[in-house]
Amino acid sequence: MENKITPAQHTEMPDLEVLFDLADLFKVFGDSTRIRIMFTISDNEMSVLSIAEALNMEQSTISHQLRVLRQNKLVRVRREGKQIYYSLDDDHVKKIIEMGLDHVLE
Amino acid sequence: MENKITPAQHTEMPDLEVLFDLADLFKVFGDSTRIRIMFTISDNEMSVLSIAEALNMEQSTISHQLRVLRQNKLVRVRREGKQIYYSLDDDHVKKIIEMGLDHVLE
DNA sequence: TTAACATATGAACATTTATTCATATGTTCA
DNA sequence: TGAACATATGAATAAATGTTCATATGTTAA
Repeated sequence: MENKITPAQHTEMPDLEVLFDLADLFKVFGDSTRIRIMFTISDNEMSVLSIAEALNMEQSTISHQLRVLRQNKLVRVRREGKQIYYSLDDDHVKKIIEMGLDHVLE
Repeated sequence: MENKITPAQHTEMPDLEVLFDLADLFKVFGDSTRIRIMFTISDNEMSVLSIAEALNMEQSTISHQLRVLRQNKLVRVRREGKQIYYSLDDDHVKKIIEMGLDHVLE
């Protein structure tokens, strides 16, 4: 179904700084723990401990990785009492993952 | 234009193995040298030396990174005489980069 | 075959990064 | 206030990764 004839598309090379940011963004997706976290919270928001239990990993590990996701604006945070709930920031994130999945699954 | 109402979409968590592959794929995009290489050859195929010159980096560095791209099936290779020409493997690759760019550029 | 050139590769090194442990911070409830 | 719980964080360690240097492999043309 592909093979639409695409006009020779001149891809402008973005500024170096943007390229570094881009690489940094993909770096965040380039860790299986973070990927698993993102899948885990893709349907419903979840508390840190729930995520840790779901993945059978240490709370500390999850917390460290959630920080990375937070710093890169890939997750949303909401506090409710003692717990802190994390969810994916937007559908953008899902789409990036889907694109990658497409490629991995041939 | 977004904000189409999306049905609560049950995102199945893929097998662990797939998740590792997915992380590995993104890992490849998570290096600025490789990103720059991909942009450099996104319009036209280029020889290893040309790429190295374009990026002002060592031939060895580029060759090592091209190997990573090759192993992950992100580039196509064509030999012509002494030179070896690299190009992006498919539009898939471009799309993944574009998705990332969208997020980086807000 | 040899010289000149293009690319690939192994080893070494420096840097980055993920995880763990221990503990700090923050919240609730008695 | 203090105890119990949830989360965050700093330091330490081990593992992974990118670049460089030196050199090997492969190709062409004389």
